[in-house]
Amino acid sequence: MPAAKIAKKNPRAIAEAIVAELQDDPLFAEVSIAGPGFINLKVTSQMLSAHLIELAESENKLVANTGQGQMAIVDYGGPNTAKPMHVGHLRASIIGESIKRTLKLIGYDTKGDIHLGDWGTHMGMVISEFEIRHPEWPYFDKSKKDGFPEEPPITIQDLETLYPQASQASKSDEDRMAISRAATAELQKKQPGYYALWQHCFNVSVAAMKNNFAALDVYFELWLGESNAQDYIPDMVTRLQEKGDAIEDQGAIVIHVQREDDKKEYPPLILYKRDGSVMYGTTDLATIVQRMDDFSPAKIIYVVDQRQHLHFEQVFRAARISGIAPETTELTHAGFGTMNGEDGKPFKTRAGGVMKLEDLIKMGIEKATQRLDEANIGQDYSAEERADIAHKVAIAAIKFADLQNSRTADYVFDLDRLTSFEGKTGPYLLYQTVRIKSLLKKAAAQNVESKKLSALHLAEFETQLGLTLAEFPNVVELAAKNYTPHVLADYTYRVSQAFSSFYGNCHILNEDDEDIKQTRLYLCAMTLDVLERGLDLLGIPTPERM
RNA sequence: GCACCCGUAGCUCAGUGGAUAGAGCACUGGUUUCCGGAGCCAGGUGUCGCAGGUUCGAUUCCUGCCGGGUGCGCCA
Repeated sequence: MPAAKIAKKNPRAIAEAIVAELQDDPLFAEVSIAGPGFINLKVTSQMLSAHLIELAESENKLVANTGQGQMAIVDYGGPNTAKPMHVGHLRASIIGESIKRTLKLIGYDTKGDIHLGDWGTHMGMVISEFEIRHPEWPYFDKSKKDGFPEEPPITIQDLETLYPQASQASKSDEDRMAISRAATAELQKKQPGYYALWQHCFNVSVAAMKNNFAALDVYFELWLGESNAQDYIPDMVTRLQEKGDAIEDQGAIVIHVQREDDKKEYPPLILYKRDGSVMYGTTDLATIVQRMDDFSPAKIIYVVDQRQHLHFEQVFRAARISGIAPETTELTHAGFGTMNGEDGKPFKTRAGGVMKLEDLIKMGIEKATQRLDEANIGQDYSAEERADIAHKVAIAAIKFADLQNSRTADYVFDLDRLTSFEGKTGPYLLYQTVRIKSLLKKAAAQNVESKKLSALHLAEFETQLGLTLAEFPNVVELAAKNYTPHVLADYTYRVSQAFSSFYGNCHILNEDDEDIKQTRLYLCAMTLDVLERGLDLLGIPTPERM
């Protein structure tokens, strides 16, 4: 049809010419024209059979190596130290994790960087709050330069209750805010006592985060943050000023990023505020300097809330203008939509607060445990295995419910949906993998191991399943190109459905015809492989049984 | 005011110029002496926000309008 447009010919005529060309191609069992010029191709079962065997035996599942070992940095997660992780961190973590895993499969050397918010005003609020409450602590003795206690004076629970109070106090009282700002400035100068206390807050927060992320099966190669980029700032700004890219404007040092042909207004990126302190744009730009120095990445992907899009455009423009990031390094803000409540506003609990990520996971686990009990499953399993299953089911439910939404759109937080186990859900996908594992174990017990085959016997349901399995590399490439995990989520569901349909209609172990039986076993093993790989790209681990 | 995102079935969402616009939930019926019923099969639902335009063809691209959300120099 598009060819007709280019050639300015009747699409039907072009279709006929193409069909004539393909008619005798041995790949196709049937070539026909439909409607205004659609060409329907039906591959032969020999061709499909050969292709499926190739796919099954391919180590990389026929996914093209587009990355060629180049470095891709995925910046995601981005929690702040001293603040509890809430459900809002869910998307940033799991979308980023999936994008990173997908880029790895297409051949990139990937590094996930958590990019902690550990150097901002919120840390000044917390530290000054401690000083107000515990002025006797050694950290607040301005004459003391070293020898601070090694044991943290605080726990994560202390931080979680203290931060909201410190924040509230600062926001509602100008004088209190001035104290927070002053503490922030002192901290950023690495005043010894403050810095030692900051280090404790950092360590305690990071330990708690690691638990949260491990529960979600999210892992970072780099635990860097704003504080790590600070050392790059002074030289960077000096260089930019010498080059004339950064100039003084209204008392601040800024980079203008507006272009002649822009339709809208782009505010300049502020490097130093009037009072001489830095902003997060400064840190983000310095972080690019650091990343270029350390890794010369081909891509830096930021998985951050869509609302920060303008900010990233400013940073990216500044990075190009200054030459900090060469044109060969792709800078992309893969933004995601906000999690809204039923009222269309950013999600809040009924009490008006935020729901902690831990609590959401706990609810999912409770529901999964209850399900195990009700269905009389796993009475004979060990307590450890039951706990592991409940955890995996809960994580699958939560992550899949989120990841199946397209990245950019806002979506409605629905607790029932996030902890639902039926229909288009994570647990449904796990269930399919578990059924296959169980079946393959039975086959092994009956000494009917599936073998390497040279040809498959493909009837209706086998073909349907096989065609779906064959889509794997295309789906991976699409998800990688657009940074859209939801196409993978949708695909794993379609594979599961195709398998379930096949399974419901075809007997396997008690099939008499040996060729058919072997083909079906082969497809089962292949489905399991494709499903588990797809789920792995989504960051969803599967249990052995459930 | 300007810019960006969104508007698709009762609800939650897919749908990157193609055929009769699809899933899940909810609702109804069927399905288990047989490999795991968290399953399978069947049933029907649409002014694709509205109005124009481009195109052989528009849910998709363009323009305008309506409705919702978000962002817009010294917070992150």
